[in-house]
Amino acid sequence: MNPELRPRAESASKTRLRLWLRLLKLTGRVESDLRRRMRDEHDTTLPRFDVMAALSRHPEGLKMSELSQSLRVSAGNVTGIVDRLTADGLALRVGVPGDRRAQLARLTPKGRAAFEALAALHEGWIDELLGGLDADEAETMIALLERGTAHMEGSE
Amino acid sequence: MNPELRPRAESASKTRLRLWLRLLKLTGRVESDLRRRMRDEHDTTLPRFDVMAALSRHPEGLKMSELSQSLRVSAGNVTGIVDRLTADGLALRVGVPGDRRAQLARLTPKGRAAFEALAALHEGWIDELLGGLDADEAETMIALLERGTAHMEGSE
DNA sequence: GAAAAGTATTTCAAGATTGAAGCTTCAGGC
DNA sequence: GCCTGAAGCTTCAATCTTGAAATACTTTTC
Repeated sequence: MNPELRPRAESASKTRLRLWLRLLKLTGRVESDLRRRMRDEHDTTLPRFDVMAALSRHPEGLKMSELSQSLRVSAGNVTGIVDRLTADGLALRVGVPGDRRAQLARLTPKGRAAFEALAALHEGWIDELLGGLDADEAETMIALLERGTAHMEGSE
Repeated sequence: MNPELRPRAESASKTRLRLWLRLLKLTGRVESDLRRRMRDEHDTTLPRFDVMAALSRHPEGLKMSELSQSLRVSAGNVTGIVDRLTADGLALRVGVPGDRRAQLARLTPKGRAAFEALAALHEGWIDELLGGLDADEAETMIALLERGTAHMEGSE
């Protein structure tokens, strides 16, 4: 444990940079595989899926601003994605009583059905793509990721 | 080890899905922070930085196709990014003797200087953002990420 | 050597993404 | 009531991203 007994080949900062590059490598591969399957097999995209997933957790609907915060993307971006989902009959906007500025985005029954079918497949794809890690390894990694994320939130 | 002795609270597939969501959460936060700093403090973007980093490792230049494979982005995408770097005087294209189809993208001295300055800052930002993990934790995670990535490459 | 097949790059249309600017509406102070 | 500031959303220009089609060149085949 004493650093003098185990001289460092690299600084902590270099190790963290290496960690960052590995994180990018894995998430990039998983994401591009997911994108490809969504597009080729289901004619949709990852951002659309993300929006639908958020709406799916709130059957009563989510304000555009809540959607934007929850997904951590800009408000203008949400407008466009919901526009396209609406054009395809998967989502709709409903007014908020008492606040004529706001809109709730909500899944249509068609949107809900489409999402639920895709979500089941999605879970299977992730299971396959991350299949190199067993449940214990996954739990270890989740714990480390939470430590990492907590640190960022603390300094936000 | 026998599942009957340690009943699972959730399936391996749910655990992996949870892992995936945590991975997205951490990398998303780090990325958006990096993007913001690149834009606000240095008037550039992450994709430009990535291209410059690849070119920086190959002072003699990289073919557009090599750049595309190395960064795992489409060829059309690389064209646009190199176009913009070139317009800013940070990169240039040189012909490949013996193959008039191909082009080498290469950093200009100005581009190299800009990249090196930014790379040093980048390492510091990563060190700060991932500071919630110490060197041992980072190494543990790197090992797990490599297992995960190796599994995907095996099935590619 | 001419035709065919393959390779390197660019162009294009569509979508995703951002931040800034603009519009409408709401909430408080007066 | 009216003004001011804030909030919610959309619009806009710029960049990033993809895959498909177009273009130009090279290599292989016969």
